[in-house]
Amino acid sequence: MGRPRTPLIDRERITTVALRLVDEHGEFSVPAIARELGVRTASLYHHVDGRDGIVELLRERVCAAIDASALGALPWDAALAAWARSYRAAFAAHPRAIPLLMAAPVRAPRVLGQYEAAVRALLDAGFAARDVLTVIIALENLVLGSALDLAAPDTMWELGDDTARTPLLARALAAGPEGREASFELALGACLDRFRALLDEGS
Amino acid sequence: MGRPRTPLIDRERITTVALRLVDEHGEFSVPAIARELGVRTASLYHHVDGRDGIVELLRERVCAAIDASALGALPWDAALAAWARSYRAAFAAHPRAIPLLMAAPVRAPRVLGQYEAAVRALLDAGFAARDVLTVIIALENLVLGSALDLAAPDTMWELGDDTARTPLLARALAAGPEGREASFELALGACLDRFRALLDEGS
DNA sequence: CCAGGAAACCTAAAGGCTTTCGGTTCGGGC
DNA sequence: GCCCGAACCGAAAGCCTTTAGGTTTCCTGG
Repeated sequence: MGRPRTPLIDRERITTVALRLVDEHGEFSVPAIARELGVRTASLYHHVDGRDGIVELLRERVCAAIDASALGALPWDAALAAWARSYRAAFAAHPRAIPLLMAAPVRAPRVLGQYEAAVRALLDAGFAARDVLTVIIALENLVLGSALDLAAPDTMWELGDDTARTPLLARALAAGPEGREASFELALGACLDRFRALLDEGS
Repeated sequence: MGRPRTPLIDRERITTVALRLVDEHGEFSVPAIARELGVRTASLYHHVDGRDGIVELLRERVCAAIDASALGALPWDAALAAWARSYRAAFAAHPRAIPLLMAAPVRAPRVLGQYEAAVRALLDAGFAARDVLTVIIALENLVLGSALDLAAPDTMWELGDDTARTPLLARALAAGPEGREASFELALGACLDRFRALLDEGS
C-alpha cells in the first residue's frame, strides 16, 4: 500500500460513476462510488471537495450537454426555442439527477455565459431592458418545471385503486398523448407568442 | 419511564416541527425533531412511518393550502388561473421544502381530487379529451418550475466577481423587476391564451 | 373487578454515511 | 540525491435511520 505508480482515480471517473449510480438508483454515496472504482472511501477526498463537490461535478457534467449555439445565430425566437429544448433535453437525459441538482442554482460559468448570450440576443432583438430577465426567467421556469415532470416516476399518474374516485382523470389519462413532450411544446409555443407580443408593444 | 399518562407527541406536532426545521435549515432529521419535542428518537417511529412517512406528512401539510374551490365555480380560464396561483403560493410559502417534495409525485387524495376537478372543468368547457391532460400538465410544469425558482436562494443571480464576464446579464439584473412574480404571470397569461386558442380550434 | 393486549415511552444497538487524521509509498522538482 | 507533496490505505469519530426488546399505562371484554 501507499501511493500507486499510476493514479487509480480522477475527477472524470468519479463523476462518471456518480452519474451512473444516480441514473440507476436515483442517488449516490461516496462509499458506493469508491466500491465501483475499487478504492477506499477516503481516497475520493483527495480528488473531490466532499459529497457536495461531487454534486457540483454532476451539475457541470449534465449542463455540458446544453447547446446554446443558436443564441445569436438564429432569430431570437427560434434561438430561444432551440436553447430551451436543449436545456430541457440535457436534464431529461438524467431525470433522476434532477432532484439532486435542483437544490442549488446553476453557477457554472458555462451556463452563466449562456444566460449572458440570451440577454444579448433579446436586447439586440429590441426587448426593453426591464423585460429581458422576466422573459428569460419565465422560460427557465418552464424548462425546469418540465424537467421536474420528467424526474417523477413513470407511474406519477398511477391512480391505483383511486380510479373509482377520479373517473374523469383516469379517462383523460387513457385518452391523452403518451409523452410529456406535448405539454412542454404547448407551453413553449405559448410563451414565445407572448414574448413576441411583448416585443411589439414595447417598441 | 414507560407509557406516559398523556401522549407526548402526535403526527400533527411531528409535522409542524419538521416543517419548521425545513423552513429554517432546509432539511430535517428524525433525531432533530425528537430533540425539539423532548422525546427520544425511537418514539417517533410509533407515530410515523419512518423518515419517508414524515416527508409524506409534509407534502400533505403543504398541499393543504392549495385552494381549488374556483374549479367549477368560475369560468374555466379564470378557475385555472386561480388554481395555479394558489398552487404556486402553497409551495412558495415553504420554498426550502420544495427540493424535499419534488422527488415523489403528489398522491394525496386531496390533490388528486383537484386534478379530477380540473379535468371536469376543462371537459365541461369543451376541450377535447386528448388535450385535457396536455393542458393540465403544461400548467403544472409552469407552477412547479416557478416554485422551484422560489426555492433557489435569493442570491441565485449573485454574479459575484463574474460581473465583468457577464456585463449584459448584470445590467439586466439591475434593470429588471425585483419579483419573480412577473415571470410567472407572464407565462401563465401566455399559457391561458394558448389554451383558449386550442379550445377554439378544437370545437 | 380484573386480566390481557395494545399503545407509548424508553434504552440499546446495528449498520450506513460523511468526513478527518495519520501512516505509507511513489513521483517530480531543486 | 533529497525532500515535499500527491495518492493510496486503515481507523475512527460523529451523525443518521431503523429495529428490537423492556416498562408502564390505558382500554376493553368477560
